[in-house]
Amino acid sequence: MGRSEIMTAAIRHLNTDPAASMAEIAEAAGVSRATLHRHFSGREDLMLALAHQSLDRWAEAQAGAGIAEATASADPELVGRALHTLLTALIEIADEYGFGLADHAMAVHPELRPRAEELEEREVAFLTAAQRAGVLRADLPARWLSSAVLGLAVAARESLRRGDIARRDVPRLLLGTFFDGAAARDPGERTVPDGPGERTGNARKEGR
Amino acid sequence: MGRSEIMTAAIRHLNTDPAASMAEIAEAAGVSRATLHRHFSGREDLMLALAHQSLDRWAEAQAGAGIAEATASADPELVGRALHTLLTALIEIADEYGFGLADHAMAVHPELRPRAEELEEREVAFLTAAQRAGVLRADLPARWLSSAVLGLAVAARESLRRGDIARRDVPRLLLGTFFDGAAARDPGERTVPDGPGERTGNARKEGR
DNA sequence: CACTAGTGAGACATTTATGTATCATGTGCG
DNA sequence: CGCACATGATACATAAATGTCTCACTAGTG
Repeated sequence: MGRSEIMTAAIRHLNTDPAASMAEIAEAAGVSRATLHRHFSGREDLMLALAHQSLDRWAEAQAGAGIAEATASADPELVGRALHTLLTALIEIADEYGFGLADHAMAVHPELRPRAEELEEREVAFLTAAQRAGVLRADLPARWLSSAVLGLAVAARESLRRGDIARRDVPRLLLGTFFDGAAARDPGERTVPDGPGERTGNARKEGR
Repeated sequence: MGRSEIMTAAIRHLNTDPAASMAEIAEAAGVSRATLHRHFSGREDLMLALAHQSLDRWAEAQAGAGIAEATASADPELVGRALHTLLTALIEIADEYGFGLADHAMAVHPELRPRAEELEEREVAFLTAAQRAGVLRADLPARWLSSAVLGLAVAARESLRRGDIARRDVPRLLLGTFFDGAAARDPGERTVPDGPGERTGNARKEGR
């Protein structure tokens, strides 16, 4: 039982009870409270480690989607593919680390702010590039689009936990809503395919 | 200083620090901790009162938008107007009571569940009617659309608090994103007007 | 004035989570 | 075997929030 396994178990348990105590987390991880404290000096330390892990995942998602290259290029095709890949990866990250989104203390933590802001800036820059490339609407602030994606991811997470939607439908629902909106219109206009979604499926694998 | 004023102050303060203690809330409300306890038997009691108030507001928003009549009718025009009015009102409610959305304990409280579920059912029924009327896409579950709206409202709240967007732009951004999505396309297709939005402005007043 | 209701201030006990220290066990390795 | 190391169990001290109670003060009312 190393740090890594404990963190995995902690994530698992915190997703069912975001306010779980250290004792509960230790029990969920199958270790004693003492051992938990040997790996993490305190609750804040554990939360910080989890937060950093989520930021790692976020950074990986950005890199895996190739947003740096896509941002530099103006190729709509490249940007579009990167965008789909990124969003699909973000869905999973939000689902896994979503419990932290509610934690106000973490959002303001001085050790996390700079990292989170840098990742966000990269994302905003990428979204701005997507607007320039004609992939995304240019009449909405890129920063708002970034928040909107996160909001939809949180909504998807909630829906999943409540059993309202199937896990395999999430990418289609979220991407479909984000790109095309909820208003009815000519079906030929859809940006995201309604079908099984080969691209989405691949993006999921690539995101890892 | 009655219950009402204390609750208002509590909302105000909880929106800056969702984890505020009873002592802090009392101070923010300008009353002593003893007085706070005279009005609310405990933290749970206060939270419950606030939650009920938010559900009241939600119910009023539904009624004010006339979703019952709109659901019954199949008139796209009527449904469309009700939808805009409802969403605009929900934005404000989410902004004001958003601190509670993060509170897991409240979301599961046995006293609130039935009320929240009933309101949600009404909303889902209305959204389903909107799909039948051809106002909303029919290929996305109404329940998902309901969650998506909430997710976007939370995103808007966050953006507001971070100063990323202006308060007066929120309805346009949120409705624009929800209805039309973020993908670039022929500008003539937009469902939500880009202009100052007379309807939105009126809806705000009506929602109160 | 006398009375009452509401309030502020403070003391107190309780609960809960947390952080720390100690000791015994047990396992792997030299 | 003997040793180092990680762990579990346990006890202890601390901190913070909470709920309860008492007492004195004040404003308004009769």
